[in-house]
Amino acid sequence: MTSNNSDFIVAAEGGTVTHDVQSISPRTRPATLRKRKRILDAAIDIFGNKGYANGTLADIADQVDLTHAGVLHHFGSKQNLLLEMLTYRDHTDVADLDEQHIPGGPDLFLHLVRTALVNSRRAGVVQVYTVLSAESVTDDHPARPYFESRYSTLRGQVADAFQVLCLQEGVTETAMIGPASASILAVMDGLQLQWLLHPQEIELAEASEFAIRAVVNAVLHPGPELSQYSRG
Amino acid sequence: MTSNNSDFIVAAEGGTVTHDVQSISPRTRPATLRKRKRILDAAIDIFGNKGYANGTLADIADQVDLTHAGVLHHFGSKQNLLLEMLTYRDHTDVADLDEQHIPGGPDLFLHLVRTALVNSRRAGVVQVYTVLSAESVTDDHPARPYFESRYSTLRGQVADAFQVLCLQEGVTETAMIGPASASILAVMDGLQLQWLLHPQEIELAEASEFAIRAVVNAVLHPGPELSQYSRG
DNA sequence: GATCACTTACCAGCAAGTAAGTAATTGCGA
DNA sequence: TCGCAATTACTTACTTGCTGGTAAGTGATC
Repeated sequence: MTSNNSDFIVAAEGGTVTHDVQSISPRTRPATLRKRKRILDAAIDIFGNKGYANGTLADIADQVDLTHAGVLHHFGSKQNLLLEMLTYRDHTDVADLDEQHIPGGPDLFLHLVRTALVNSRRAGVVQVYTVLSAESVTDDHPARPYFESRYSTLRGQVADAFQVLCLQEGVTETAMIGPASASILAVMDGLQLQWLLHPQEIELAEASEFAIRAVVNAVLHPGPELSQYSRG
Repeated sequence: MTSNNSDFIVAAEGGTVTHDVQSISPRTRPATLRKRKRILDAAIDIFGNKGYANGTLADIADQVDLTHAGVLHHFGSKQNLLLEMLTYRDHTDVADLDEQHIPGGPDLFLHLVRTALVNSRRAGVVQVYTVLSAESVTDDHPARPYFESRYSTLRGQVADAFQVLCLQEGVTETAMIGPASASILAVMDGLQLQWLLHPQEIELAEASEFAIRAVVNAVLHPGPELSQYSRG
């Protein structure tokens, strides 16, 4: 039989993958786990550099000295590999930032600035998110549920931080927290794209810090409307 | 001979396309021009909904009742069709906003807000830019030169508007104009992505206006640093 | 009569996935 | 501790389906 361990295929129909690479099927050899991580790293590289649609299993297999059938043995299908790769990336993200927990409250904004700084040293990770998040809006893209829930979660976390901040600063006007939360994630993403296109023109960390600060301050004190600058 | 009018293939090796659809080859019939526009519209739809790598000539041909060879007759190659489509989109953009010229000075910021509003009524255009700009950072993507020069130009225009604004408002500290210009384009792009993923959660026009205003005001009056909010 | 706007037919290449086989490793019962 | 059956980690070989591009032909239009 084409053994294809169906154990680790948990995200069958747009569902969410909840396990991590370690906990796959009861008794898997450590060498196998290591190989799977190498495949996932190769997948990050290939999907980042070529996109999901254009990157091939053979590309990934080459990087880890396997045939494309060898990759399929471990992950069952290309789509499943993509999904596993995304959660793998999420789980190792915390390690990269050597923090145990993402802070809540106003510290979250500083955390996001620090993330931008870390990201400016790992273009590969930035590229895979940039390419796949945009690709995910295309017809029936397998990564769409992932990015939908990712943005929902992140916006919620930022909005919570804003609530705490407003309370702390005695600001009662909280109507713009929603747009502001989306905007903060948006600048970060948009700057990453421009940085990938023009690495020497864009200062990712500096620009991110400036923009986040601008949005945070705007929530606390709106300032003049844009139309004020047009006549007078 | 496979007539394949090589006249209109001007962007051979990463160069820039400078003509528009009208001026293609001396004597082309009006019906032909109309058909070509239909093909370009179909290309926007397909490349927007499936990406460049994943969208096929047959997909596009179907929409205009041709075979894929018929499309190739008009545009020579898939890559050339993409490039023609991008410049076609640029040229018709002005018409969509029923303006003759993009304003300079502080009015540019209002123009950008109005653009966001117009964009919230044309998801197709938004999607094709979102998908292709991100895809363009992948290996040897044919649209990369287009997006590189697009962002350079736009950043320059926004920076110019900031210079005028600073002069007008008597602000001499212009160091953040660079990051701010990139940030404004970045929020717009980033919000579009989130809006495509969650059309009913994101208010594209409102959020864009808020964010642009935040960044513009931050250039004029920086406000407190983020770290101020973390300890009291 | 030449050019144009196509079509049909074809090709070569590539991609994901399947089937079947093989060598190594493992757990396990005696 | 040995031996063996089961499992694992692959490979090779193949199929199926699709893709962009080319060649050659055909009827309509200029």
